[in-house]
Amino acid sequence: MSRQEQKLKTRQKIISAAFALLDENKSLSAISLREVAREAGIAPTSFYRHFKDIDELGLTLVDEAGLALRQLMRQARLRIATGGGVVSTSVDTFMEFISANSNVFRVLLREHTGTSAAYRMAVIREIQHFIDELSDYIIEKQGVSRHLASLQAEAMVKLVFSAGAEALEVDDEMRKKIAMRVKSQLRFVLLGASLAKS
Amino acid sequence: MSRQEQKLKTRQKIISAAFALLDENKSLSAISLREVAREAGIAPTSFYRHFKDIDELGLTLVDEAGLALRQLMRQARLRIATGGGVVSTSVDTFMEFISANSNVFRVLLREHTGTSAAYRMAVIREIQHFIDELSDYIIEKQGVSRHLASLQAEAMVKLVFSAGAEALEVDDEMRKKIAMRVKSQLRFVLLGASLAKS
DNA sequence: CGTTTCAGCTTACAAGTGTACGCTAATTTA
DNA sequence: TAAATTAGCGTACACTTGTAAGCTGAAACG
Repeated sequence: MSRQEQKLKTRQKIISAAFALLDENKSLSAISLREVAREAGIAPTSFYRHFKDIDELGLTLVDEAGLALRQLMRQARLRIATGGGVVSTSVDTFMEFISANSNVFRVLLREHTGTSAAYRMAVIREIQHFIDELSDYIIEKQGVSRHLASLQAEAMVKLVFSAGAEALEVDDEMRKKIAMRVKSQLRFVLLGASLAKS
Repeated sequence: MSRQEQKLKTRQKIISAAFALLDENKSLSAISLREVAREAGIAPTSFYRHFKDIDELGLTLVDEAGLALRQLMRQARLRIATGGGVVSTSVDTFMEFISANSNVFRVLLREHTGTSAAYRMAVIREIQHFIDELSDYIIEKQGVSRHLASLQAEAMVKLVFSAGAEALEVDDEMRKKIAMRVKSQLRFVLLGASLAKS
């Protein structure tokens, strides 16, 4: 194995180790360099060969989480194209993502209100991407102004994220109920916005 | 000063010290017993005369924050009674609270998605109180079913809390814009729900 | 081949942590 | 007044933390 390959592999081990540690009781700021190193099976000081800081690792994780989220959206659009309501399909896709990638979503959720301004900004950027793409979609479908579309999109994303946060805490059965509730709420927003337009 | 009075006073000093430490870069879980003791001007070990744990102190802080929030609601209702739109008055009251008591709101926000399950539960309880009281209000005003009212109330509270989170990060001018946006979004929910009713 | 580069290691240290233990001084109680 | 209680303190210990310094062995390069 080439040197570069090996280094990349170790880097990935570090990232995986960090995600693994980020269960429901750990945040990026609470994670320690030594913990990550231990989990990754390397010496504490070797960490520095890959990241300047533990913060640099944290930002990397947020980026990866954001990326996963954007990929999710693409998937949701595909599913909408093959039939099924927009709201229902989107929420179901989102909930499946949360079930399959709890820790990835958890990172975004936690650091969104976390103690590091840098992380908070990074998450806000990712969420804004989310909102922007949904805005574009709404403009295309409804033909409304960008202003009205972004109001709707923002409200919807916030509601979905809140629901996601709830879903993280409960079992599968409750998740279905949460999904139903948020679908209703999203429809309120859509209906209300269409009424406000005229 | 009696012994009991003195003890109560010290306890208050600890609580105040904790709130003071909880600025934008500290969470309950990140706060250390020794830090709190230092800030409160007592010996680290004296802390145990008042709280079993640092966690017990944390729960106390969440309770106090929840209490402040409920008092806020009463104030909002008073202001509505004296005229002004329900939505507008409520949001304005909320935003004023955030400006005046940043750290109190920050605790709720942070610990809502924090690393301690106990704190998360405590915050969820407080928010649920908030939702329940708003539901009652909506039922009274609109005469709708409890189900529909609670869907609306939940959506509205989530939107307001999200807006509050944003507001914490920005200056006064931006806060006004955020307030306007969330008012529009709340009206979407109200309109949409009234449409869904029929 | 010899030389350079560098990922990963070991060792080391200063700083911070929670908390056990026992003391002191002052209030409360009998 | 004498005895009991207790808020607060000082000392101490075992841990964990980040990271500096320097070494090793193997890959990359000329």
